[in-house]
Order: sequence, then structure tokens, then C-alpha cells
Amino acid sequence: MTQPADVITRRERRRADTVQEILDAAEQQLAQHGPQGLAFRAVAREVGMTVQSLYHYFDSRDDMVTALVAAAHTGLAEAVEAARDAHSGAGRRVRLLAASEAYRHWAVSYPRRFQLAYGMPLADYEAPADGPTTRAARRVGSVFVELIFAGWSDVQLQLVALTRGAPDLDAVLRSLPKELVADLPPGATALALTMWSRMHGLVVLEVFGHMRWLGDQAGALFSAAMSELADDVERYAPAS
Amino acid sequence: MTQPADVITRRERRRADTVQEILDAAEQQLAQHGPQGLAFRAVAREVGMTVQSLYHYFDSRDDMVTALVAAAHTGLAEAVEAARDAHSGAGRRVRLLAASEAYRHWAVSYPRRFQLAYGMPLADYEAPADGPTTRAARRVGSVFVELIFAGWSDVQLQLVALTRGAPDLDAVLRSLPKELVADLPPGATALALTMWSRMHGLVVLEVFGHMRWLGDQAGALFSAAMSELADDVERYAPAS
DNA sequence: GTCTATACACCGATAGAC
DNA sequence: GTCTATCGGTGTATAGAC
Repeated sequence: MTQPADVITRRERRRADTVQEILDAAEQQLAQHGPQGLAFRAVAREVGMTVQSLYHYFDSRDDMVTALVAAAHTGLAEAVEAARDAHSGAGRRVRLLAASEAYRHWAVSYPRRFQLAYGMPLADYEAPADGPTTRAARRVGSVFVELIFAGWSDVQLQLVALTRGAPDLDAVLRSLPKELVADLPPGATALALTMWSRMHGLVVLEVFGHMRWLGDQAGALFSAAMSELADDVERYAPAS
Repeated sequence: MTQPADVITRRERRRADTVQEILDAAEQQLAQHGPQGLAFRAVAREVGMTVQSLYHYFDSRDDMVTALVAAAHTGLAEAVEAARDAHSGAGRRVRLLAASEAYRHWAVSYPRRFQLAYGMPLADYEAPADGPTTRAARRVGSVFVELIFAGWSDVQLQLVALTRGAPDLDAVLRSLPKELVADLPPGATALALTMWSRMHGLVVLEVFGHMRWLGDQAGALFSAAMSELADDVERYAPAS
């Protein structure tokens, strides 16, 4: 006789495998047929199940979409982290540029997933306010926060005065949860946000098709802009 | 007897009014019910017509959406132009900041329209490659190009070296149509693009709900970042 | 120009047999 | 856990009367 615990584990593993199989099918549908490919029926066809069977793995279609959004953020985070770790011996500038290139590369490689995570209001889908989705999203941001401020002294961090003259903004940035942004002074948090948004802005324009007139040179423009961004980061961290 | 020309004019004006009425209803639907509010049936309900009548004013539902996208770009362009003209006596920095604030203000005031223009892949809708949509979109960009480079000498323009080391990118930027970017050297074009993307990045993050943890301070962060951006523009234009 | 009627496909979700 | 059957709704688009 197998132990009950074993049985449950086997069942749950099998269940997890099936869930993953469904998510893979959904991602393929998303890539091939766009947003409407995420219809429950369409995913069921792709994975070779009936619609009703899907309800055994997800409470609703929105549940499945939420899982996909979280998976997208996780995939992007893993890509960025891998790029960072691939240059663990190098300096801040090299690692920051590698991470940003990985960010864009993942986005243009999986444009639909990136759109799903950062831009696409699906019909009838409303993202849950807090959950696995937001947690996975933070992972991406924290990589860049770490890279930007690696090796800064406390004095250097305090000297970033990006929010001077906006005390309310200061207060909000100071009251953010620590796990989101590791106890940085408000100016530094604002700097990380603006730097991330500079990178994000170019990527989002490209992924949503607003840089087609650059042909295949969108990546070159991105690299040039990221080089400027890295210079600006250095400028904010005056040699101690 | 009225002249035939008059009759046609009256008819066409009445038709144009109806088209505008439909578009207004569609925008209200978009604001209230999101993307799926743009269904032909939903718009017909809102405007008080039957679905079939809409086919007399638009060849298809995609036609109507295309008109909405163009209208969104035009509305954004008008808002930015108005802000620029409201400070026609001021210097470049003031006008640039005013235009950027107008950009964000329009976006957060009409988030669905902004999403429609810049981010939302509607189910089954594919934007036409070239048409009124792209022309209206260029209007926004050209305002910022003008503002950024107002008063620069040819020498100053040539000195922007943002694309150094990327000859292919240079070539693409140089071969862009003149009405898109008024005969600028490639480095200057790249500068305008990156500056615009810096502004756009923050706005797009906010409009798509990725800055909710800043509460009502997203605007303050935007202003701080735009101030930095204006400083950077000045830095690129060394005093002659 | 507007209407009714209609065709044909799709959707999310539920009930109940096996 | 998977199936069939079904409900009640959505959508785009066309035909033809008035």
C-alpha cells in the first residue's frame, strides 16, 4: 500500500503538469492568434481537452489569464536575471546594459506576452489588485534597482535630489514597502523609476508597433539610448 | 429650386454630423465599458440606431475603430499644440515642459483613448499600415521635435552624437521622409526619439496601471522626470 | 436611410451522466 | 476527471421590405 501522502503528491504533481500543459497551450494560442486566442474554448481545442475540463484546473477564464500574466512577468524577470548573472564579474555599467538588452530582447521575442503583462486590457478581464501578478512584476523592477545602486554609499544615495520640491512625492516614496524597494531614500527610488521608465518607453513603443519606420534599427536606437542612460546613472553617482 | 451642389452639401454635412455622433457614442462606450464597448452592437445601442444603420456610415467595424484611433491621435496633438501655443512667449524649456504636461494630462484624462492609440491590440483589429491614423500620430511627434530643436544652429544639430558607432541606424534616420522629421541630422532625430520615449514611458506605465502604488503622486514623479529631461535637452544644445 | 429578419459563428458557464 | 448537452448571451455581416 502506498502512503496517502504519496498518493496526494502524485496526484498534485500530475495536476500541476496538466496546468502547465494548459498554460503552454494558452501561450501558443496567444502567440498565434492574439488576444482572442485566449478564449477558453480556443485553449481547450489547442490542448485537446473539452472546455469543461478546463474548469477543473481554473475557476474561470480570468483565473487562467491571471496565471498567464504572472508567468509573463516571471519569464521576463528570469531573462533579466540571467543576463545580470552572466556578467557577474563585470562592472555596474556592463551588467546594467546587459540586463536592459535582455529586457528588450525578451519583449521583442515574446511581444504578445509582454503586451499581456504591460499593456493589454483584455475584454472583460480585470487584473486582481494584489496577488502573484504584482509579486512577479516586482521581481523585474528589483533587478534594476539592485543593478543601478550597486556599490553606492549611503551618502551617494542621499544625494540624489530628483524629487526636490515635491514633499508629497517624497512621503509616498518613503512609505513604500521595503521588499518593493530596499529602504532607499526617495530621490534614489525616483531615479530608479525614471531610469526604468526610459528603458520601458522605448521597448513599449517598439512592441506596440510604433517604431516600424525604423525598420530593423529599433534595437540600435535602444542600445544608443541605454548607453546614454548608463552614463546618466554614473553621473548621479559621483565618485566617492 | 436649390442647386444640386447645395443639396449634396447639405446631405454630406448631415452625414458628417451623423458620423461624428456615432464616433462620440463610441468614445463614450469606450470610456464606460472598455474595449468591448466598441462592438458595433454596443455602439448602435448607445447612439440609438440599429446595427445595420451603422453600415451606412462605416464599411465595417474596423473602419470605425480606425477613425477612433485617428481621432485619439488628433485630440492628443491638439492638446499638446494648445499647451505650446499658450506659452508662445516663453522660452524653450517652459514650452517643452508645458507640452509634456499636456501630453500626460490628456492621457490620464482619456486613458482608454490613449490606450487605443498606443497600446491596445483589439480583438481582430489590425491597424492599416498607412493612412489617417499614422498621419495624425506624426502630428504629436512633430510638435516635440519642433520644441526640442527650436533655436538650434546647424552646428549644434550636427554635434548631437547619440548614434555614434551605429552607421546603419544613421542611414535609416537619414532616409526618413522630410515631413516626418524636418531634415534633421540622424543624431538629432535619435535624440528627439529618445526624449519622446522618456516622456511616453512614464505616461504609458501610469495609464496602464503600473504606478498605482504611487497613489496620486504619479504626476509629481512625471514632473520631476520631465524637469530632468529638459535639463538634458539643454545639455545637448551647448550655448553657441 | 432605417427598419426586421436572419445566417452563422463565437463566447463563458452550468447540469448531470459516466 | 472527462464527457455530452444545453443555456443565454455575444459578435459581424447580409438580404430585402418600407
